[in-house]
Amino acid sequence: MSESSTAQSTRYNPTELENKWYQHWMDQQYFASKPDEREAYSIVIPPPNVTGVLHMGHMLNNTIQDILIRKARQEGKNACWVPGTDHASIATEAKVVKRLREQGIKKSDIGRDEFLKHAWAWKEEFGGKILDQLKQLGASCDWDRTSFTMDPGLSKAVMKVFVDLHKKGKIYRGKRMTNWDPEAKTVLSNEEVIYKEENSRLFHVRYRIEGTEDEWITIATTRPETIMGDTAIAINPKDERYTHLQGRKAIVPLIGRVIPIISDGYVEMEFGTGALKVTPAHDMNDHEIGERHQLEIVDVFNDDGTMSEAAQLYIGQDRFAVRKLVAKDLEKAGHIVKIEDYRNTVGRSERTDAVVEPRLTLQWFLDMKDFAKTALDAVSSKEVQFFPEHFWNMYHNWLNEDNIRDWCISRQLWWGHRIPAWYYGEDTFVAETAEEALEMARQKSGIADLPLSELKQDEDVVDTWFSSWLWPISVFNGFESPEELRYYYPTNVLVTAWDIIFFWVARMVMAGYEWSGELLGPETAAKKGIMPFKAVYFTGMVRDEKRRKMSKSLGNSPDAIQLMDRYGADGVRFGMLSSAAAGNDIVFDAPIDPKTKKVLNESKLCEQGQNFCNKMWNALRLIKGLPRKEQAIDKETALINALAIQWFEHKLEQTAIKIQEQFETFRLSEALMNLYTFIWGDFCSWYLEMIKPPYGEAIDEATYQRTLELFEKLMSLLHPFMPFVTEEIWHQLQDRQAGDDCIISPYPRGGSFDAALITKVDTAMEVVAKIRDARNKNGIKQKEPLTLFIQKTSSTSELFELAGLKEMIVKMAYLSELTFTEEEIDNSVSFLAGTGKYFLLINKQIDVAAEIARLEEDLGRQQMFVKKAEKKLGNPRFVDGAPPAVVEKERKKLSDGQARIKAIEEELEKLRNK
RNA sequence: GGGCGAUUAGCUCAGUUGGUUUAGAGCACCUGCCUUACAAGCAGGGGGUCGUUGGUUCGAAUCCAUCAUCGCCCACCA
Repeated sequence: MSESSTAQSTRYNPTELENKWYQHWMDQQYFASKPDEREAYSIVIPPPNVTGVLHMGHMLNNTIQDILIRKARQEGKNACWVPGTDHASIATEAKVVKRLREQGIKKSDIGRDEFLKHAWAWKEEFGGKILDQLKQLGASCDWDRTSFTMDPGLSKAVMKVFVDLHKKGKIYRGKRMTNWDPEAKTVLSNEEVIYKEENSRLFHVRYRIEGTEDEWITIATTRPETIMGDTAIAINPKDERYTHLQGRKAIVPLIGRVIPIISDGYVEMEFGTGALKVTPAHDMNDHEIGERHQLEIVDVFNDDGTMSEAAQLYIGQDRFAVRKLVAKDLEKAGHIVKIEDYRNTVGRSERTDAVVEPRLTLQWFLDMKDFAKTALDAVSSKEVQFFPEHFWNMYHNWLNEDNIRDWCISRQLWWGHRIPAWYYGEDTFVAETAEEALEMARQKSGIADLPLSELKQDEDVVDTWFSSWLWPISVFNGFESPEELRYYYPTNVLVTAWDIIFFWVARMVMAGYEWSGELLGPETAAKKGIMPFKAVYFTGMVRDEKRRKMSKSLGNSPDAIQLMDRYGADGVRFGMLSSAAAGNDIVFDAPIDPKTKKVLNESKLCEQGQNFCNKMWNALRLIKGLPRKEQAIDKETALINALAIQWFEHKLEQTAIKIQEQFETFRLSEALMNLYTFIWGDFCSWYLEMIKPPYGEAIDEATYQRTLELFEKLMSLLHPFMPFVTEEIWHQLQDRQAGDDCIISPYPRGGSFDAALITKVDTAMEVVAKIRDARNKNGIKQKEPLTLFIQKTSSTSELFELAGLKEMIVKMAYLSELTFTEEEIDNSVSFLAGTGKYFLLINKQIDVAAEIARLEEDLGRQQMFVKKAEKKLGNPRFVDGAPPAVVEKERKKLSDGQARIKAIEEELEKLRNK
């Protein structure tokens, strides 16, 4: 395919290749899944907003899902990742309204049907964008299954579920104090309101006592514009300052309404003046007080936050303008006692940022009591497992019966699933279709030919999450024909950010239990349903350097597409993942080093990923560029190559096992780091250097072939993390038959390995490193041939019995000679590796004083080490109490340490005697 | 107010039920190298008494308590 490019560029160039391979995978239909006899591995995507763009949170999230699904695919499972988008009622409607407004069109002028046409047009125009961006990231979703929460099938499921719950008596309609967004003109759920401290002012306003000329009661309020809605003043019954006013009446300034002075334990005596104005229409707590005392409710606002007729004054003006006006007018009339600066918490709409107005409205609710219990049980019984586990605490805290509140499921919007309730006269008919509702109405009313036009459907739509909570069932068309559901459900894992644990995760668990039982058939029904996923992996939130959540509104998110264009999808995937331990928030931006003032910008991590691609690319160039011949060149080379291959094979098995363990516990970033150091360090820096022939010479065919196979295995292991570069290298390594692709290559599981062999080579590597260090410290060129003596002991003898080890050290450390010695070597640099002692002969006088200092420092370290071990072993409770293996290790540590001390002391003595 | 989490190298973070980790990685820093795969590289190196003070234990970065600082979630005093 790209054979010609192999040897050319020293740089890996992702852009072209990524497109090419994605297209290839699509052509081969690797992402498509149909139920078959294989084990299923399914994931449903957390559907992003249909009109959204890819941000860093999505990148992280979907990279993780892709890693999991790709690995499952390589393991031969029937991997199915269902993509899709969410209609996101409020967010999308807000965008459409804005666009229409820019065109001079008001939503209310064009009406529901016309508005929805615009909304659908908008969805068609921008809806697929985020999915295309996911493709650029390499997401291996089964695109044929792409779902949208307002697809006919998914919409039908929403209707079905609504009717079902209504029949079960869990859905009810009632007047409630709700959070009203005056900008979007809709009710918000508690979760959609964001409270923040803001600067405001606390007005102390005095109300005259009825029937007096100069007796007053002073209240404190931050919202003087609501005084027209006051219907009482409340005081604490224990407050002696006001005992004399109990049962009397006060007069509301400006409008002159006479209101009772009541006593209620809710009032805090210490706060403000200890007297509270009660506005039942505009405050949650005041409303409760109002109910206790049967107070009148005066709603002084319109639905857009302007003053209503009931306010009597300032009608039609905005609440915040009125706040200032009222303050001025009260001042003029002598009612202001004082005004204090004050900080209080203000609730704002998550979507529109408008200050939320508590308001009494008629809404649909879902009774959460039973649902909450089910959702709690599912997690406490470990049927659904959380990673990391501590999110259980947060989940529990929200769902326990003291905190759980009924779910307000209606929204005053048009974009979404319209509530399937029809009104006729005093009656309400909840049905999946208008026809059914009409039939119900005809029966109830006895009017056989009642026309549909007489019925009025509820104007509202359901909360977006009311469709999302069905997602793991509805994307498999589970409510209509559950065949696929039986195969793919429960999904294996849900990967999501923890901030929607309540909105979405908990509710999906609830829905799973509520409906999967009957849908999956008798076996499951007996268990009253099962969870929608076996595990939930919570990713951290991606934050900027100020630890703020990355969001479009703040504009603090790097452009994901730009990043991919710059570093390649593989580079970005690497960057995202390498600092993303499960559940911990990750800071992904531009921290500044206080010392150097240099910007360690966000690209650092991605750059590292890009460099990694480059490294592997060059390893490929090296191998493919080597001249080859049939037979081994000489005996030494043959020994080295054999050892290198043997060592690396064992190391590969060991690594594969570790990776497997890390996958099982979702330690993906650690797995990636392991592969990174394994490939860069062990493979490139050691293995390839060991087998690399001197310049101009050839490598033997057997070693060459074996190296290709090892490289191939590495690509299989790394593929889930960095799919593009691994696929490209896979194809450059060998000529491939059609269908022989890295994406479906078996995932190396790892098997038994020889730990002793690995340790021996590790020691040899330590020897090499020490020699290099000695060269550095003594200013000797890296390639100047030197002689190394090894002190002959039982341990060094055993070490060097390993065939090829000696030759390998000679090659890697550029030695001219390596021999055993029985005695100390004069004028040499000595060092320890493992428990062995080595003397490097350098062709210049050594600095005796410096050498002594170095050895003394080392001696001190070793003595500390030995002392610790001695203390432990001297303690009978340790020897008896600790596991034998631990004690044995401690003994080994001690004897090794003692051997080292002995060696150092000998050396020191020799030097001192000079 | 209720709950959760964090505090480990200059920076960003790992450290998996307490013992093979004399505490690791990347970046940054220092030294030497344009060595014929890669200078976006190679070979080395320095740097941390794991926030405080106690406790449990034969043994603590790891468990418990306390304090300090920071972050987040939920609820909220007008």
